[in-house]
Amino acid sequence: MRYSKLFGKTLRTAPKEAESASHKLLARGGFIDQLAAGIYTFLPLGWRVHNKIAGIIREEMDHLGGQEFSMPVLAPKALWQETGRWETIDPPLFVTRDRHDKEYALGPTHEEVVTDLARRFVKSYKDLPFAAYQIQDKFRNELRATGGLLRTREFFMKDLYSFHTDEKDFQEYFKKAIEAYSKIFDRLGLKILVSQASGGSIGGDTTYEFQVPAAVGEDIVFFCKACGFAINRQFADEKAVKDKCPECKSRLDQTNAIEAGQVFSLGTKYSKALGATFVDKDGKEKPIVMGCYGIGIGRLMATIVEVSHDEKGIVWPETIAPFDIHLVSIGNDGQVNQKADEIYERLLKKDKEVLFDDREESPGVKLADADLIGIPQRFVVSEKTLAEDSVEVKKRSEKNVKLTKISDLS
RNA sequence: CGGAGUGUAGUUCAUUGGUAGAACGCUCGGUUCGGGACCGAGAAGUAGUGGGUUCGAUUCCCACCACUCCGACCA
Repeated sequence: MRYSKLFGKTLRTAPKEAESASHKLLARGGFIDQLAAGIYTFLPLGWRVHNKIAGIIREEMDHLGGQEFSMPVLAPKALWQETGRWETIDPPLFVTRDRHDKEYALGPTHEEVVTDLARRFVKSYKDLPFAAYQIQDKFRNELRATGGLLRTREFFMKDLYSFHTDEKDFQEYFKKAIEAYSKIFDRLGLKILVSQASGGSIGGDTTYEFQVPAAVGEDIVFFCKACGFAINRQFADEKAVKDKCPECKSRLDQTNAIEAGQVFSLGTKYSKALGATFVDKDGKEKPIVMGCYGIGIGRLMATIVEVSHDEKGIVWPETIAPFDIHLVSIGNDGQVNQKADEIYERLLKKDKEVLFDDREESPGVKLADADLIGIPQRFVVSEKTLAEDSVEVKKRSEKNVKLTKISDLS
């Protein structure tokens, strides 16, 4: 991609409504644009990152045996009334109506819709277990949106739902799901605390949150350095966990954290409410045992920026950076530009994802923008480097630079 | 929803009871080219919306709207 053609330029000053580091940097870098409170456009740069994160999640969900669906955003009121959540879910539903005045919920989560599918498709234990997931736009009528992408009212979420004949089968899957989640965060370069928590209005007795320690985090998590135990403070209060680890009796530390994902044991809450049953081997009709597993992708993107930036800009992990290489030409010399162009084409042929800053801007502007955007590798082409038949290679995460022969570029 | 704050150029802000100005950005010309260069010229505004006070309101008052923060709440 030629930067001169990319929609969404960098901003020298952050919009005044931006408070958190991730909001400021994502807005300044041209990744996102705010339309209304808690409602954002992902500009091309931001959408590339979004899709890379979604790609990693999709791979791990597929490994977990998930099948990808695309369920509707609009769901009829009657379905939501069957579980009672039309009135009770918190935050309340965004509701809209059609021209016949029939009401619909804009889906904040999809237990109702997916369980409805299960009750109509699943007949026998032979149809179980299965897992359905989607990566889809969600709507939550939050009292207040905060921190840019950290809490929005419309956001893409990966939601996975698993369906089992019994609790034992569920538990085995639940463990694997937690491992898959841990792998996702690992691939995103995030250190996480897997914290016990309460189920909120989604429900279930055993839930775990995947908490990323960060100063801007709204949650407070108690954690044990010795054994890895962690628990959300709200839940710790319920369980009367004080300052000692209930597992190993070590002293608990605490940290602010961003909840980047959560997994729930749903039991038969939704299958009973909606009549999603199957006939077991013993010939008896039983409710399906369920779990659900969510990750907000935009929040995850902001979380990564919160924990991976410096005073100059974002430092994207290689796995999700919008491009692999930020190619910068320095100097207005026609030869330099021509050579940079050749290197750009050459890198593209090698299947590299390259952002080529081909603008007629001063070196300072280009280098500052490269730091702000945060692509893992920066290639600088200038008269100096061309004298050595080289480009200057620098990692965004490191200070040192080195010259690499153009013929050796991979 | 309770409390507080802010709405003026694309952005960040200044200013004034007599209908506006800077910086950055943008356009054009020229110089420059390794850390947000410089010179010159230029475009850009219904001062959030509505009402009130006033000879006159962007400025004062009221209402509404929007955004932000704190609180409560929480996927």
